[in-house]
Parts: sequence; C-alpha cells; structure tokens
Amino acid sequence: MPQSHQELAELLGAVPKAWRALLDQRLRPYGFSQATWQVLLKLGRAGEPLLQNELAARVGIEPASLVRLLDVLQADGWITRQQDEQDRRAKRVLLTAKASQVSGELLQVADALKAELLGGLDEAELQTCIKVLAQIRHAAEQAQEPGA
Amino acid sequence: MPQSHQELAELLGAVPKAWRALLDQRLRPYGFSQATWQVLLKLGRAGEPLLQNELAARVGIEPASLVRLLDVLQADGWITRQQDEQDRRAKRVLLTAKASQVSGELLQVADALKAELLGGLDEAELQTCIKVLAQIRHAAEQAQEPGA
DNA sequence: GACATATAATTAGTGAGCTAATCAAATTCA
DNA sequence: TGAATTTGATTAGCTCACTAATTATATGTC
Repeated sequence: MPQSHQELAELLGAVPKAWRALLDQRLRPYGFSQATWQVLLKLGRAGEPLLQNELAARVGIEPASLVRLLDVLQADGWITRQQDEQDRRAKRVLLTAKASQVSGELLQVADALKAELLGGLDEAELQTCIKVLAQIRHAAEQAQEPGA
Repeated sequence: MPQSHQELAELLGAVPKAWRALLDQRLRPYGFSQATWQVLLKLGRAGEPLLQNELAARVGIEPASLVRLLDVLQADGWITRQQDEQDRRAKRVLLTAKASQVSGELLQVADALKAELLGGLDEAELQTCIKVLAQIRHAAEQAQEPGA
C-alpha cells in the first residue's frame, strides 16, 4: 500500500472540512448556519425554482434532511414552497425577494473564498487533480453496486 | 471564475462523502457506527496508546466530541482509559485485546477499499493531485488567521 | 510560595445529517 | 378500469459533530 494512498485519503478528509469551516466562518455574519447557506447558495446559483428533490441532490443531502432546513428558511421568510403544476406531489422552492439579494452576497463571499483557495494553483495541475478525483468518484460508484 | 474551480469544489464535496459512505457500509457488519470505527482504525494504525487529545486530532474531530465515542466504546469493552503517569489530567486510550484483533480486520477492509478506489490511478497524476490538495490546505490555513 | 494562565478531559445544549416509515399522487400494467 | 409499484415530501428517532462552560491539574511569573 503506497504511502501516497494514505496521504490522499487524509487530504480528502481534511481539505473539504477546512474549506467548509472557513466558508461557514465568513458567512456567519449573515446569520445563517452551516446548512442553510448551502441551500440559499444552490438556489441562487440555479437561478430558478427547484424541486426539493433536485435541490437536495445539488446540496448533497437527502431530501428528508432538506425538509427541516426549508421549514426554518420558510419561517424566516427566505424561501417559499410552491406546488408544482405538472406534479401535485412535488413542490418548487423559490427564493423570496430579500433572499435573492442576500443570496447574491453569499455567492460573492463563496466565490471570493474559492478564488482565494484555488487562485494560486497551476491550471494544468488543477485539471489533473479534477481528473483524478472524478476517477475516484467513478470507482466509488462502481464499488457501491457491483451487481446492479 | 474558471469552470474548473467549480468542478473541483463539487468533487471535493462529493468524493469524501461517497468514500465515507462506502466504508461505513462495509464496516457496518462489524456493528460499529460511522464514528466509532474511525476511532478504532486510528488507534489500530497508531499501534500505541494515544492521549485523547492526540487521538481526536488524528480522527479529525474535537476532543469534546471524542468523549462520548470513547464512553460507548469503553462500555462495550473495546477500549480502556488509563491515566497518564506524567500528567494526571491526561488519559491514554488503549485497545482491549478483542479490539486489537477486530481493529486489524477493520484496517484490512479499509485498506482494501482504498486500494479499490485508488488502485487504478496513475501514480504521477495522483502525486499531482496530492500536491494540489496540499496547496489548498495550506491556502486554507493562511486564510484562517491572516493576522495571527 | 502564591497567583494567573494554560491545558486535558468532561458535561450540557444545539445543529444537522442519516435511515425507516408514512401519506399522497403518479405511473405502470394486467 | 383497477391493482401494484414508484416517487415527492414529510415525520420520527438516532447518531454525531460543534461550541461554551466546568473541573482538575500543570506551568509560568512575580
């Protein structure tokens, strides 16, 4: 077992954690918690109402986990749920007017941090890194359901 | 803002999550939860009793978060706490005999998965990826305390 | 030696994720 | 059409992380 494998494993544990913590720290002044700003960011990036399903996937959590976050955001007037016209089971999540504005600011902070963390990197090396990570993700998908 | 930045950000979110979930799935038959096998793995890898402090750092959680995990593991007879001789505030965490054995098995499963996920990668590309991630981690450390 | 500060472990309380189970609506199919 | 299956959102209950505050011991300073 190559030393490099262990190194990569540790970095994969540490880097996203540090990044998240940093962004959380910078967004805290806006009054959102670790989880809720993710929702506003993704909705802001999407630029259109999303099904809860879809939103959960983009945030990277289970639809069930999203429900409470939306309850909180809705109670504070940041989002509304609108029943989908085609599918009456489904609901679309919309940013309210005030949320659209704040969401833009959150995006700026997030992008600024992203630039700060990734700005100094060599583009070719970054591409290689992306390729490697994509391969790992693919391997993980394969590993998950060998007999699907 | 380069597209590559966004891609990397998403991969950094998704890959460790998938990896963790996969390992958790494979270790579940042993009866340990997502958090507790991490502790046994790190203790097993260390090969010697660790201070709680030190163990928490290796697992990547706060010392306070470790306390309950150790309580559970201790109640089930997997670890013991031993007061440190030099420092009477500190405690060293030891694997019990049965835990040492199981810990070896957990390590095997973890290493097998690691090989499965990383085995097919080009070593040079992997090194580049490690380098890039290390740079990001460094940038994150710099960003955290600009005026320290 | 006494006092202030720092450090190791702990406890309490909160936030946020998960899975399993439920309900309603949509889809599939005999 | 009617019955079985699937799917979107929800609820309930569990796990595990965090921060802040507490207790006991160490260390550093006057």
